[in-house]
Amino acid sequence: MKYVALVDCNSFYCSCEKIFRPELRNRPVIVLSNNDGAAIAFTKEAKALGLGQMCEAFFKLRDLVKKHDIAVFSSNYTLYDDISKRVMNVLREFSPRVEVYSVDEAFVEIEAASAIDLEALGQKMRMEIFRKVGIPVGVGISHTKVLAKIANKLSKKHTGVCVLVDGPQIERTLRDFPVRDIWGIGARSAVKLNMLDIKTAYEFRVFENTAMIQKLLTKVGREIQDELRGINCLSLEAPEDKKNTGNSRSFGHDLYTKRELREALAQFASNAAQKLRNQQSVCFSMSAFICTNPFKNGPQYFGEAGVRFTSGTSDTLKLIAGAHEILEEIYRPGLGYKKGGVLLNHIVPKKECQMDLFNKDPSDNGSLNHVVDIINKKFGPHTIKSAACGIEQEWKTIRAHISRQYTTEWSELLEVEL
DNA sequence: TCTGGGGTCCTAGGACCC
DNA sequence: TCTGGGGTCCTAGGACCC
Repeated sequence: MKYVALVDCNSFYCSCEKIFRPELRNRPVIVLSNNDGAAIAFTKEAKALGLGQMCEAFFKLRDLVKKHDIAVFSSNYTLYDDISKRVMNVLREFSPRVEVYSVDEAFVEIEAASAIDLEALGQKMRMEIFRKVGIPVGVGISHTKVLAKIANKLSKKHTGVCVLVDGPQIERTLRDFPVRDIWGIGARSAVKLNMLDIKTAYEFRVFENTAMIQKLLTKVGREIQDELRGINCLSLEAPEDKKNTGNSRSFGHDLYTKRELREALAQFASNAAQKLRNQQSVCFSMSAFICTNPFKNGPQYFGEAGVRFTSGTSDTLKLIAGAHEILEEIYRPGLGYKKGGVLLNHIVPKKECQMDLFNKDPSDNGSLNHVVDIINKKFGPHTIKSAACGIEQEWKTIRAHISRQYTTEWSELLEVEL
């Protein structure tokens, strides 16, 4: 029999930090968003203090942090990405069919003869990941992705593994499972279902009027209902190239001048261009935005516009020029800007890219970008970049509590004294 | 002082084609 | 008297995810 497991890392960002700081065991730990603005990850010790219900503004937590000696980290995505890859590699030892769903979770297709085997397999996954990478995970196993998600949630309350297969056990579990907690059912859909008097996963599963579900929740909702019934609608997916990509950030402080915004947007465009080249794609249009701080009183502004390219491009310089062109259009003087970003759209693989009829050899700085990529790969990101991005970058994100690049930077390896 | 960033999918409706 | 039918493509907006 084929089953699907959902493996999910516990408090992933916090767990990554704890690998290299064993003294933090049993201490509350939180990780902050970009700009140290809000807390976004919490260990169970931090949750026990009442944290973690949602994103929480860090400045509101300062007293609590002091009082309970909470360890605080700025987010270190380079580290988390690397640890994530290691976890996924361990999972691939269990099955060739692994779908990396996000940085901290993956679906794994597995085969087993009985539920007892499944339980043992789940435990083995947990042990191996902890032994090889040092990250604690929960494993939920069932017939479909949606059921595996539910099993995974329950696993955290049990032994770290929850197997949910046919029989009265599924029914009992679904009766206690709120419809809002089902994967794919958000706040809006939950309200609609509640109006039909559907409050639990079980009630959703046995609700007979599927046409009504289709109408209210579209195809998405109908497939979730089928998955609850054990019918596979959502198969494991192979990784695909991004159809949209971008880069945006909150600034360390409000920006007023066009000069600073030009720098920031140039950097965002560079980062996005890099992502595009990493997947060997080009884009045919881009957009950019700048906005004021919605949490502040005073006039609010959200400016956004786009440009198109006659031929596909992944050229950093061309994209920077595009971002600057957009900025001219959307910039309004006198405002304090808190955030900005660049988005790339109409992305296609480079080799499928339609040539420009009137420009047979589009100058895309192909070899220049290639060389820049090689240098930055070898000597570290931002070793070489367009001067348009600025040198000091005073607008940059605040990261006051950043940990080291323990696993990706030679100069930041952990030192061990013997 | 101070509130994240990066994605996906679906649908309705408009524009356009022959 | 009286003005088609069938289709594609694109976009904006909504909803959801981690």
